[in-house]
Amino acid sequence: MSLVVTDTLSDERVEFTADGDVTLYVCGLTVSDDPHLGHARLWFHADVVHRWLDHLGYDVRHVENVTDVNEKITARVGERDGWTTERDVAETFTANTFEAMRGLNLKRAEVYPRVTEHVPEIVDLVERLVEAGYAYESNGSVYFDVTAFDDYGKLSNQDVEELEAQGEPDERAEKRHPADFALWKADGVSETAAREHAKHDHGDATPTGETWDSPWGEGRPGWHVECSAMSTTHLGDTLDVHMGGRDLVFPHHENEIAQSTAATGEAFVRHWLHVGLLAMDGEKMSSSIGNFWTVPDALAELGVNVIRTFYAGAGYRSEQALTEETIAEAKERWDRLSRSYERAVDALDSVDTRSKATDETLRRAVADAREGFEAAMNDDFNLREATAALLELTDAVNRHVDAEPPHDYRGLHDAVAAFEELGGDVIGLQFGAATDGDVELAGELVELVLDVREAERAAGNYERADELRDALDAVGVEVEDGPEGVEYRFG
RNA sequence: GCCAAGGUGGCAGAGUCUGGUCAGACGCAGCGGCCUGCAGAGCCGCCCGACGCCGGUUCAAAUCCGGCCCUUGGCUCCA
Repeated sequence: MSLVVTDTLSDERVEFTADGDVTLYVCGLTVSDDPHLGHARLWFHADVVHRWLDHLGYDVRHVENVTDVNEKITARVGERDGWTTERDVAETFTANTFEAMRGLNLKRAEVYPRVTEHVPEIVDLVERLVEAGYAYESNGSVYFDVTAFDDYGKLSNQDVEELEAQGEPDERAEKRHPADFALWKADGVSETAAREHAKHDHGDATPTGETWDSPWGEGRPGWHVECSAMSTTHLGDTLDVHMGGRDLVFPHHENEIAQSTAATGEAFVRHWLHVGLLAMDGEKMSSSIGNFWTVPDALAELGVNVIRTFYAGAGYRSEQALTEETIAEAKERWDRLSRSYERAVDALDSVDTRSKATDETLRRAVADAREGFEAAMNDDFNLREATAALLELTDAVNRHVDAEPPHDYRGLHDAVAAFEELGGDVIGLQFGAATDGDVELAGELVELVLDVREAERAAGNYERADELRDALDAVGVEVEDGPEGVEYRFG
């Protein structure tokens, strides 16, 4: 069975093709603020694409850019102590972003290229475009001539003649066609732009940002060239997969196609994959709207597993709704998976390995889960169906564990392996949380409390026993009375 | 205004390319039962006639065609 993906350019479901190596480029983010769950949704889906291609045996070369040159970054200079240059601000948020990514259990990309480290490559690309007749210099700035590139508008189905003017008034005056876009901007950040994005008053010291020397004088890279320059530098002229948010289709990705194709003469991207937006109460989550939930806050409140289960609840292409209800659902789904996993592991520990017991229903369920998972993932990364396959396995596992021993050693073993390989390696869920010293100590303390509670229960003093259970629950310890005694888990 | 993605049960979410096997699966919420001192978890069962609207094509339409309405996104930085 082969992988089928939906390509934005052709707007068709196509069979995924690549040789042994796959190049994956993801439009990362502008490091002008802390990352939120909307950004993380893209990261998650890119991560799962990476993991699934790994699973299929490809060697994935994954590059994710970091835009550290931007007027929004410049506008924050001076906002805090230590933020005296554009680079200072960018460094703070780059570090925060990497930390958030680690917290989300994302596989590392091979390279996280930064604009500040690729200005020579950018200048070189712009020069090639000028020489080839696709770009022109005007007042020290350089613009891409959209009329020179026949396929301009093909990705987003735009008609060049219909396009409205892009850019500020003074920029528009320098352009031949309103849809032309900047490859290189003369001088630093303009005062108007800096003011527009500023959240605080700079007084007279309006920051202008860093500038670099170029054949056209001092200036800054345009907004779209960086991705063309950096992706080509690290992954070559043609990318197998290019991912990004749906809001980047136009103009960002449209412009990337124009720049790269015009410069190299090669097809730029084989498969365009666009991730739908995350809607918070019906509206796009966005820094500028202010309805965002930062990744660190969400990690603290929900934990990585609930967040990843949440993302796995919808396909990458659809818009996904973030509400109290959908978060609660994700929590329940994760609890169900992890509880069943833990029960299988516990049962496995206590099973008599000499036992020849087999449970065909369980074994059949494991095989079905693997088959269903594979089919769902190969169907354009249908994560909700894939997760459903695992949730169906929980049913068979729970029934088996609930039943009288002897248990099926191999059946349980295979079930645990399925959870770990599919839910763990592919979806990135972390089953069986690591036990460190603190957790062990906490466990011992919980057991002390439970001993007291058992004594109260034995004495028929249920009121007091329930108080203890409620108290444990209040600090995040779930207590469950089962046929084999009391069990607890950290919720 | 132009471009795009959508509108399927209380929520969430497949199916639309390739018309019939379709109105799915998983889950959440809700209801009942088993189990339990109670609760939770787990298991079993139930509910949920939902394909935006109006036409058309067809033996047959969620699926194709036309028109309309609505939502979200893009056209300025945006994952």
